[in-house]
Amino acid sequence: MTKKSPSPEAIAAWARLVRVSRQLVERTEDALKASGLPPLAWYDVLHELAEAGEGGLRPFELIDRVLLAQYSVSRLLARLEVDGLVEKLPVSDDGRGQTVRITAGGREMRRRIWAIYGASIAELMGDRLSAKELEMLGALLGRLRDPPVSE
Amino acid sequence: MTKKSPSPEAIAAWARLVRVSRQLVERTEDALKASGLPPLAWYDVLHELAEAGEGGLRPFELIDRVLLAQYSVSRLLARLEVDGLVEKLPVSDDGRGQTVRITAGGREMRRRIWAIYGASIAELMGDRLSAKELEMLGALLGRLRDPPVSE
DNA sequence: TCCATATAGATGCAATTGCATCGACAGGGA
DNA sequence: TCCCTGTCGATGCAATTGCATCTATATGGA
Repeated sequence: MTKKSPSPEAIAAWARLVRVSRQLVERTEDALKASGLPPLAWYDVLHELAEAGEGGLRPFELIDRVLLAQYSVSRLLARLEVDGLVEKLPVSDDGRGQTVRITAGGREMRRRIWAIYGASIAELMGDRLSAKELEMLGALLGRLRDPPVSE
Repeated sequence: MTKKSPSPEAIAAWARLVRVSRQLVERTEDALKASGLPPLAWYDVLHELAEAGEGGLRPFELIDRVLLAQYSVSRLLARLEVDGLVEKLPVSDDGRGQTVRITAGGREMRRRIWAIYGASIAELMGDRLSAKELEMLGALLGRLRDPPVSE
């Protein structure tokens, strides 16, 4: 079996993609740290839980949404619980599981993180590309999703 | 001071950027692991050293090129040296420093990693976007680089 | 019912990472 | 020459991550 070779354009785009994304995330994490706020992963989870509403989410549902390993989610939730940002409720029809729900404190924390996170996105993306360009970028990136989707 | 709010387009593009890049890197790392090869960071360093040629590079030069923390580079180089992939040479005009040079074994390892890495790029990017689209993507991402460049 | 297998989530332990700091040398000014 | 400050690279230690596995419960078939 012969291995495929990437085109120069593919290599260049890949390099930019990986590099730029790392830079942007790092700058945002630094901004959060500088404000004494927790990392982006906390926001992601709080965001999903806020979207989910009162019903909350099962940890395994969170896993596919936030793209983290099972043990990462398990430990992250434990930390969030210690800080009172989420609460774990036993679930009636499955003795193994639990439902995780965001608390008022969690919503407040989410807002505080977003103040920094949102500003970072605005500065790093919104200020540099027009709405049209951002849409184009989003569309191109969408084609790279895994697994491929038909849209 | 009022914090800026990102546009919906900026948020969507950001989310895709971060998510897609993580997925692609993860899939590539998995492919390397499955072949018993070291992580991408090893490739990056070997690549830079190969480009640098016989003269090698100082560790601090490597740092800006590969976008890693100083201590990460220090430890990564130590591992590469143990595996015989690079060699450290004292540098005459600066008693603090050293020059790092890739070895024959290092070049060979670089080739082996590229066989997987390149195939992964071809599959994940080349197969999904045309050359024109890849150029477009690269150009848009270039505008997000930090610090902003004039091109 | 009983057992085999599968799934949910937690966790012990080793490896890695991040932070802070260190030791060594460089460079410049008094 | 002697400090003082800055840079290079390494490293001790604590925190985090990854891997493997564990416990507990669920589910389906004999």
